[in-house]
Amino acid sequence: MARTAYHHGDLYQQAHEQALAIVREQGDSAISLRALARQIGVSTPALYRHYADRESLLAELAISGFQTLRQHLLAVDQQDSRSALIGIGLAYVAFAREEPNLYRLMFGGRVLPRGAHPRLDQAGLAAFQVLEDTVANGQQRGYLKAAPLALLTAAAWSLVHGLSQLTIDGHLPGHDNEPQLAAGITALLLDGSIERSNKEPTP
Amino acid sequence: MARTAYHHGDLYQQAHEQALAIVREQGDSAISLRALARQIGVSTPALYRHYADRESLLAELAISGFQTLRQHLLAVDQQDSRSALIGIGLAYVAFAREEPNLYRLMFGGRVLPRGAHPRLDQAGLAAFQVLEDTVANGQQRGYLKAAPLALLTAAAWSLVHGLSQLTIDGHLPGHDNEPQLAAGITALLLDGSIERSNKEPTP
DNA sequence: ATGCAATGTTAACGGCGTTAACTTCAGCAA
DNA sequence: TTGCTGAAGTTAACGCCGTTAACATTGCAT
Repeated sequence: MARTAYHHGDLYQQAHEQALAIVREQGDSAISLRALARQIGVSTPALYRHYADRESLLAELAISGFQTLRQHLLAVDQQDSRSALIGIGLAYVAFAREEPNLYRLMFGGRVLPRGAHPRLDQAGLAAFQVLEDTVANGQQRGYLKAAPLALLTAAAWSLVHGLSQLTIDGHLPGHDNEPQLAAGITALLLDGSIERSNKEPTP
Repeated sequence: MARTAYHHGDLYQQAHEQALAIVREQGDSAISLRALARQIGVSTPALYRHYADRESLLAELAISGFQTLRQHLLAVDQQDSRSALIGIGLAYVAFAREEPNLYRLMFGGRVLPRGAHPRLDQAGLAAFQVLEDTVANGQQRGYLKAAPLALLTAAAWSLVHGLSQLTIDGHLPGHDNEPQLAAGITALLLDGSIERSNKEPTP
């Protein structure tokens, strides 16, 4: 479709890009369809030709976020199991720190009830899958315990997700040397927190 | 102040209670000052005599939430270090599951930028303190490693917070037997995830 | 060339948070 | 007792917002 004065021709893309920029800079609550249309130079209802409503637009942005996160996780070196697991954790938290507003949109839960946007669920699952694959890999190599995969994966994901959330919301005081904290925490999950000179590991 | 037809006399309390009920049932995005005032039977600007704006009202609700969470955590039996730590984790996740909407308000980060409401920050810290005390206790009893307290505490909090968030947002498939999952994950953080017949614990 | 479907437009509805300006009333000082 | 004051309520209004209905333009396939 060519671009005339009337038919914009690239509205979906432009709306997506500019909305993404706003979310990244100011958070999803700053997204207003009227302001967005104004900024693009188009009437507000025109946006409804491409997005069912405000939430659907936000869902698309969240999908972008999950895809980016997945790429970051895929880039982690998988040679050594231990460094792969720690590396995934670091990459995960680093993404959240680089894109806090996008991360909040992706995991806010407030805006997007699960199940309402299947493609969003799928994108989240795809990112999660990278983590699960890494855990499964570590298990197959005999590095990780033979505990249920779902349990190990849930633990890993909970840890990095919780740390990300607490970090970007400023709940953890003195978060200056962040990567070190993330690495230390991940190591704790691997090695355990109990003092082994006093207690035996659970059988 | 007595209650006449004009002066309501109990508006602050009523607004707090009814708003809390709405948040618990429908989430904070369902809070509208106009609707709330209508429901109470008062004009909208009357609310502004007691709350600076919508966000301040939400902040008060979040404070309530943190206080409740703190009470739940304080009720955990502290006799045995291990069961105290696991118990705290279970209580934490249980609270999130019982009050998902309130929990999202407390930790959403979207609504309430840290530092804007000092009393809210303080309430969050007080809840966090219970967890930190439990960890410190476990350390003093020699049950936990002598790692930096901040590190151990951050790990514990990240884990339970992440699990809570993922659980209430439905990111973890097959979350039927939830307490079991939470207990298993907490145990993983205590005992470690690596297979010790193959690898030595990190020195 | 024509008709259709996609993609725009304007106009309007009802809701929202917030503020300004005014009113009522409880409690206290003279 | 009277009169004042300040807290706590009121109405009216501003400017946003998401969304829908009804209509206009246009590219493309027939």
